[in-house]
Parts: sequence; C-alpha cells; structure tokens
Amino acid sequence: MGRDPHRVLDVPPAPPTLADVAAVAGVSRQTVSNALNNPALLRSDTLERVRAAIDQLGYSPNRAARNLRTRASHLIGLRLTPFAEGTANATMDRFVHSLVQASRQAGYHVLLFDGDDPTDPASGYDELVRSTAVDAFVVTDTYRGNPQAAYLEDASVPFVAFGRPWTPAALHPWVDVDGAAGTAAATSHLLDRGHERIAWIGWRKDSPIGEDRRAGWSRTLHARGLPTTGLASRVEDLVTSGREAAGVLLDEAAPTAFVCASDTLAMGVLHQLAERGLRPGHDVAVVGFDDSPVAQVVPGGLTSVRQPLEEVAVQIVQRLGKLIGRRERFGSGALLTPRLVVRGSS
Amino acid sequence: MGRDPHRVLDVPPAPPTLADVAAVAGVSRQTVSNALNNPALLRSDTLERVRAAIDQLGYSPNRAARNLRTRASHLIGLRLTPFAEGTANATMDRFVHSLVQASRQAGYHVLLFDGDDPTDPASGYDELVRSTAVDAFVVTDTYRGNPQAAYLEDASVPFVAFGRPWTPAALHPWVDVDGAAGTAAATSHLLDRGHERIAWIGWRKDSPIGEDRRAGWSRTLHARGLPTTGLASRVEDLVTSGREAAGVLLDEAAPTAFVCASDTLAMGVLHQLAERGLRPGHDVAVVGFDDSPVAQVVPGGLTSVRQPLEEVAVQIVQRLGKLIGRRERFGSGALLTPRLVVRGSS
DNA sequence: GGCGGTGCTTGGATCGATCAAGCGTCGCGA
DNA sequence: TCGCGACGCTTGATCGATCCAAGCACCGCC
Repeated sequence: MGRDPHRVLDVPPAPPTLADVAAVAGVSRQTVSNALNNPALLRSDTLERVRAAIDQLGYSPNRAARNLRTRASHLIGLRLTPFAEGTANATMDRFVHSLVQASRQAGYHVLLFDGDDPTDPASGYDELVRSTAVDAFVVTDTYRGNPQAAYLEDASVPFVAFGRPWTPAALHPWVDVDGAAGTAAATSHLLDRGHERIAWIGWRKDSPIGEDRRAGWSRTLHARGLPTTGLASRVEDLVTSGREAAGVLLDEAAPTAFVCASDTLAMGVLHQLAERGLRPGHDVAVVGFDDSPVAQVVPGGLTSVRQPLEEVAVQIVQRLGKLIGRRERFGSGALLTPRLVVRGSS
Repeated sequence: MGRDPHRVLDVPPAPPTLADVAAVAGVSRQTVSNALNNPALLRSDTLERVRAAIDQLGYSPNRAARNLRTRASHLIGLRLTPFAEGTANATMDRFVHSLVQASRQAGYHVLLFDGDDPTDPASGYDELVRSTAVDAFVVTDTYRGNPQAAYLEDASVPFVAFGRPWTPAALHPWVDVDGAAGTAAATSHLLDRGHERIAWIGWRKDSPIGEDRRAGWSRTLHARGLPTTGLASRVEDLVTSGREAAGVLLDEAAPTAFVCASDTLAMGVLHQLAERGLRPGHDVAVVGFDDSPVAQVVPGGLTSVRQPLEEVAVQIVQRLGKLIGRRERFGSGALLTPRLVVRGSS
C-alpha cells in the first residue's frame, strides 16, 4: 500500500502485494499466505474476508518471489523438434495443445525452447536446468534411441518421455502409444476387406519406433498364415521415398494394399497410385499413421492410425506431478492403444 | 559454498550461486554480477578470472531471483488458439517454431497457455499479467476484430499483434502479412496462364482478413477489365463448405480457375474436382492460401500463398524488445509480402 | 481458577540476484 | 605534499513470498 504516494499517471500501477491484501483485509501477511496455501488453518469468516480483499485488489502472488522461495517454477520445458517442411506429420501441434491443457489443469505452464545447436541433443536443456527455469521436461523426440534421456538421467533432471525407453537400463517414467497395436489393427482391417497381399512401407531399421510399427503388420499377417517376404520396404520418411517404394513394390510384388509407418509415406503411395491411374480405396487400399490434417482433408480421405495424444498428455502430466512433488527418481510407464480412423482410402 | 556440509548423496546438489562464483574467483558478488551484465566495468584480468570461475562451477544465474529483482521474466506469453480438427491450416506450428527461435536470439523464451474458458478472449491473460509471469504477449487470433487487443490495451499490458488492428483507434504495434498482395499474385499467375474466368472462395463478410484477401483477387481482375460478379462465394472455413461452393460455382459460372482464402477451402475445391473427374492443373486450376503441409504433400501439389512467418516472428520480437525495454505505449506496424508457391494445381 | 486448544500476530530469516551508495587506490596537476 | 576525480571493487539494502518459532488473546471445559 502506498509504496509510491506520488505516483505518476504514466507509469502503470505496481501490482498489489501480499502486504497490500493483508492491510485491506485487516489481517497479517502470514494469514493471507495461509489463505492461499493452507486455507484449512483459517476460520471461515476470516478466509472469506481475505478472499474478498484478494478479489477487490485483483491480487495474484508474484511468481518470481514465490519461485525463488519455494525453488520451483511451475513450468514444464518442451523442446521443439526441428520443423520438417514437406511432411504430413503435424503430430506436434495436437500434442502441444493437449499438453498445455493438461498442464494448466495441474497448475503448470509450458515453456517452449529449441536448441541453439540442433545437432546437440542436450543443447538448451542445460541452461534451463542450471538456472532453475523449469521444474521438469517433457522429452518427445525419442525416435533414434533418445540421447537426451541419458543426459537428463545423469544430470538427475526430472523428466517424462513421450516414447518408450529403447535402452533397457533406463528408469525414467514414460508414456507411449502402442504402434504395433495400431498397425495390427490397420492390417486386420485390410484383411477383413478381403486383402491378402498387404505391403509395408516403413522407416529405416535403426528406428525402434519404425520396427515396432512394422511388427504389428508382420505379426498379423503371420497369424493368418500369410507371407510377408518381398512385401516390405524401409525408407526415409519422405513423400518421394514413399512414392518410389510403392512403385517398386507394385511392380515386383503386386500388393493390393499398403500399411505405412507414417502419413507422409502413405501420401507417397497416393502419389504413385495417382500416376498409375489407380484409385485409392478401389484398386489399392492405403493406410497411414498419425491421422494428420493431411489424412483428414485429402480428397477421398486417408485411413490412418490415430494416436490418443490427449490421453498421452494427461498421463505425462500425472507422472510429472509425482516426479516434481516427491524426489522420486524412478517412474512407471504407460502404453496406450491407438485407434484406426477409416476413410476412403481403404 | 558449503551451505550443506553434510550433504546426503541422494539429494541432487544445489546449483551454484553468485556467491559461490564470487568466492572461487576471489571477488565480491556484485563484481560477478557485473561480469555478466556489464562486463565493460571490469578490468580485463578480473573478468577473465570471474569467467573461469563461472565455467568451472557451471554457473547460470537463478532465474527466479533475477526476475524478482528486475521485475521482468524474460518470458513471452502466447495463447494457443483452439485446435481445429479437419482443417488444413497448420500455420500455427510453423509460426510457433519461428517465434521460439526469434525469441531465443533476443534472450526470451515462449510461455504457452490456453484460456480455461475458450469463449472469453481475455481468459488466461489476466492471471499471467498480475502475477508478472510474462513480460509481454504475442496475440495471434485477430481474425474477428480481436477483442483481447482492446482488453490488453486498457490493462496497459505490452503486446504485439500478429495481424493488423481492424479497429482504427488501436495504437499497439503489429506485424501482418499483406493478404491482398498474396491473392493478387495468385490471380496474376492464373491470368498469365491464360485463365479469364477466375472464381473466389473466401470467408464470411465479417472476417476482415477474408475481405482483405478477396480484395487482391477482385482488384487484379478489375485491373484487366475482367468481371467478378457471380464468381465469388463466401462460406465457413471448412473442406465441405469449399466443396459445395465450388460445385455451385462450376454449375452456374463455369470458372476455369479458383483462388481460395485458405488451403482448407482449396482442398474442398479439389474434392469437388475429383468427384467430377476433373484434373486440377489441367482442367481447372486451384490456388490456396497458407502453404500448409497439405498443400505440399497432396498428390499433384497445391499451389498456395506462403506467409513469411519466419520474418513475421523476427519483426514481432523486435517490437517486443522495444516495448519491454522502455515503457513506450505506442508501436509501429509492418506489412510483409507473401510469396506464391506454384505446384501442380495451376 | 487453571488448562488446553484454536486462530491469529509478530518478528525475523531466507531464497539469489541487482541497485545504490560508499570506499580505497592510483595518477595527475597545482 | 595535498586535493581531486576516476576507476574498480565492495557493502548493505531490497525485490515479495514463504517458512519458522514464539507468543498472545480468547474460548470452553473440567
């Protein structure tokens, strides 16, 4: 109150402090603090009075002061993966939305950053940890063995991974989507439609996620006694790669359907079909992975495996909460099941 | 140093503080502070010594403490717009990336949030301002008159808008893309290819952005003495709306080309063409707006107007810097020119 | 009348960096 | 030799919330 009695009109008024609220409510600072952090300690009429004062002044506790004292920032760090032009996979957008929402409900905000050196997986994390700018991280780009997880683990920084740890020794909590279950559902769906020669276009062998998704396809075919040899291709995650792979497969193995590790690859297949005058969903079926906007709006529609990103976010935030509160170093994993969204391409 | 001589091994070591660095370097706290914020004040040998100590300890200044003292957070707030399923417009993703990158270079991080009440345009901003959690905002969803800009202006919260103020009284800094120039380029491009009956599919009349983009189309046609009557349609930003509008226009006005206010609408046109067996780029040309991933990967490719979002972000951050440093309330605007990306559909 | 408990106050320290003033040293000119 | 100013560094106070310990007023109960 009245810290600046000769206030110049031009200067925005300083926000009220705890002491201001206390003065208005006619109680001590400690009581206001308790009203916020430990309301059970107050008599109900006092609590009411304090809350009225808070509303009247439009008071919100100063974040910096609270953070300094409690050694917590209530921020969750998320490093953006380098933006890939020309691919269909806009998974990040949906995931970020879900994460922001789930975080808010848990009293957290999301801080975005990117590495100044994109080739260094630890870049960016370091400084945020040391300056105690965030309480924990969500690590997403676990596509190739996840080097930053190892770094964060020995720096004993709390984090939850979106993606299984593909190295056996890892102990951190994680949430992931069962890719194999998704491609298995896709394959079963195609089998139900009468397809028997179903091809796979996936990622290079060193991608654990790619191999996981591939397993769902091959497992399902084998279960029905159908062969997979000659029907699989592993390429880069590019539209052109998918197009070429589809061309080769069509020429050499004459599949009637494709299951792909991503919507990007599936779009490549659609390119190939368009070039040959084959109609997706009639002549050849195609299933993608991620249910990207592209799958949703491409003419005819692309059948695709949709990850439950909203649920992933909720589960991640749950684990973050546990991690931050108590100082547990371990954590549990959760494997969620995706859902097949059927559209015109199958 | 040695704040906890009986350190338990399980507990992560507390990060070093300014005082720790000072002790190692044999100087006072203030000198270390100056080494970071005002290196010119130090004698070069002292500076060297302090820097060595900083490196040795892996010191980064505690954000909370700095924020408390300087009354700044070095965070920029960005409210996510509600996620629209089934549309092509993934502009946000690219913009967020660009913003994060530009912010980092200016020493800022991006804090994401969303309104707990999506219908209230001011929701979410309020609390962040009062708790001094962010220094400024970037306001993006200025599509319909931008009610939160008015709110932020009276609350005298620093912000920069991505999007022109459509109300004349507004004084805040802004950065925008010249939509009319984009659609004009698209229309000229089509004229150059020999089209004369060029249709427009845009948004409802109450969208200033939509009307701006429409103006580029009509202006260009009129300049060549070509009519626009009967060739325009205004609908919701949905694929199905675009499809229907294209159907009506084809039946009633027989255009040979379409310019659309968004890639979503353009995809609708492609749907309509596919249904009629017309080939985009051969029988009928189509141009979209935003250069979304969809435009990039759809078979045949969709010609589209690409916004220079990287440059937008840079300009926004520049203005944020000015706003935050000095307490200026005014700010300048910048109108950037988009670029037409030509693909198979035209 | 004494006793315990509830509900609040008081005074202080604390988190870690920055601000503002102060102080010693050195060089230079009078 | 003394005074003066500049340079380079130090010292104490401060930002606002939280945490802690102690204490006090008031109430009801035995």
